[in-house]
Parts: sequence; structure tokens; C-alpha cells
Amino acid sequence: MRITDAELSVMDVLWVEPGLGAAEVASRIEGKSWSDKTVKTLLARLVGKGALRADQEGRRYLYTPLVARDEHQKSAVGRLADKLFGGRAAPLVAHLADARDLTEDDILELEELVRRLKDDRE
Amino acid sequence: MRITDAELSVMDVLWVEPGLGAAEVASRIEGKSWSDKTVKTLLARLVGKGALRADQEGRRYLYTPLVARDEHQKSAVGRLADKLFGGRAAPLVAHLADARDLTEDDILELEELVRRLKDDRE
DNA sequence: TGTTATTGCTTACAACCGTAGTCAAACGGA
DNA sequence: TCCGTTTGACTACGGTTGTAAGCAATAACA
Repeated sequence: MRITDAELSVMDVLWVEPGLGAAEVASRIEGKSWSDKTVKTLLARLVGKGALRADQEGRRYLYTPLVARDEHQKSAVGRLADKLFGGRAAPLVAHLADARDLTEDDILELEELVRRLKDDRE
Repeated sequence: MRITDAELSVMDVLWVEPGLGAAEVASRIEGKSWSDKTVKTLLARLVGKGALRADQEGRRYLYTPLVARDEHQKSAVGRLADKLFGGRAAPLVAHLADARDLTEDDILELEELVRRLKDDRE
């Protein structure tokens, strides 16, 4: 399931705080100056494509993600790897290192991650 | 500059073999059964957005990338990192490892990459 | 020389996306 | 009870994307 950029802003809110109503979601969107109508449209589209559940509560709905953020991140990264790098991981990471200056911590984290990957494999 | 999925198929051909004419590009596209009209439209759009150069040769054009594949990969990966991971590299790689089973070789390559990153930094 | 194939240019068109307006029902307060 | 406010449903509308058709010029072939 493809979640568009605009929709992602909405999901970001609900991943952090599930079960909000439309107005609450709208008020928590950062960086955009969207009309609440816009947010409602996005909510409706997300419900339509099965990314959110809408539970009626009185005369409004509370929205909850059906797709975990984790899952979405995973599938988006996987798609990019396939599309641009024939599914190969190392070149992707190399380009990432090039695109974003990695901090000391990033590198340590990566090191640890690679160590874990190696261990898991044995 | 954003290159769409369909456009990417065209770029992929020209990155491997620059300076082809429209018909040649069309014949080298893999995995799609596109009319040559479709390929021409995509070529024109790519020229329009400055991703390709069109050099007239007789009554046709030869197309050559103006954007290096490398540059495109880098910016796409960077965009994804920003959009989904707040620009942080390590979680992206972790999700990648989760999304695609890494081979022994992938892991060794990653290890080598991390080593190089560390060395560069000192 | 008349016809066919090729090429680029222009146009099309439905689906999707970002952004939002209109409308009607219902609730909450004066 | 009347009115503004909130909410969801429906509709809109220009731009982008995927996919392609139509047309006119020209090159190639019979």
C-alpha cells in the first residue's frame, strides 16, 4: 500500500498518538498550514485504502493506524532498494552515507548493527 | 529534480548506454510492454525537466543523461531518509536489513563500508 | 514517383494527489 | 427554540503520472 507524502503527515501524528479525532489530528500536524478540510480528506483517503481504522465515538470518528509505522518504513525502504539498486543493500547504504553526513554516533550505530547482523547469521 | 517511476525505466536504459535514439531506448526497456509512443512521451518529459539532453542526428534525436545515476540515487535515498527517518541513517539501514534478507556478501560489504566510514573520519 | 515506415510534435485522458469548498445533520449554548 | 459550531459526506479543481493516439514531415523502398 502506497501512502503519499501528504498522507504521511497524517499518519505521523496517529502513529505517535493513535485514536484521535479529525480536529485533533489537524491541530497536531506540523509544518503544514492545512485547512481542517484537507486533513479530513486525507483521513478519509487513508481509511479508504485501509491504512486507518475509524471508530465512531458519538458523532465523530477516532482514527487509529492499521499499518504499523515500522511496517511502512520497511516496505518503503524495500521498494526503494528494489527500484534504484536492484534490491542490493550495500550500495544503498553507501549512497546514504554520501547524501547525509553521518555523525560519529550514526557510524557507531551502524557498526553495532552490522555486528548484530553477523552474529544473527551464525 | 523528481524522476517518476516510469521515467526511471527510461533513465535506466540511458545510464547504461547513453546516446540512443527513441526507438532504441524503447527496444531496451525491460519488464514493460510500452508502446513506442509512451517511451517518446517519457523522453520528452525528461528532456523538459532537464534530466536528458537531446542531440539532433539527422532527423532523429539521440538522448543522453544530464543527471548522473549516482546523483539521482543519492538524492532519492536522502529524501527517503528525511521523509521517513528524520534524516537518520542507522534506522533506515536497520529497516533495510529487515526488509530484504541480506546475503553474506551484503553483510561483508556493509562491514567494509562502515570500516571505511570510520577511517575517513579520523 | 507513389507508398510505407519512422520520427518528432501535439493532444488526450483517466487515475491519483494536494488542497480545499459546500452541505446537511447534530450538538451545545443563549 | 433558535443559532452558531463541529463533524462527516460529497464535490471540485488544477497539476502530475502512466499510457497512448493522431498528425505531419521525411526517409526509404518498390
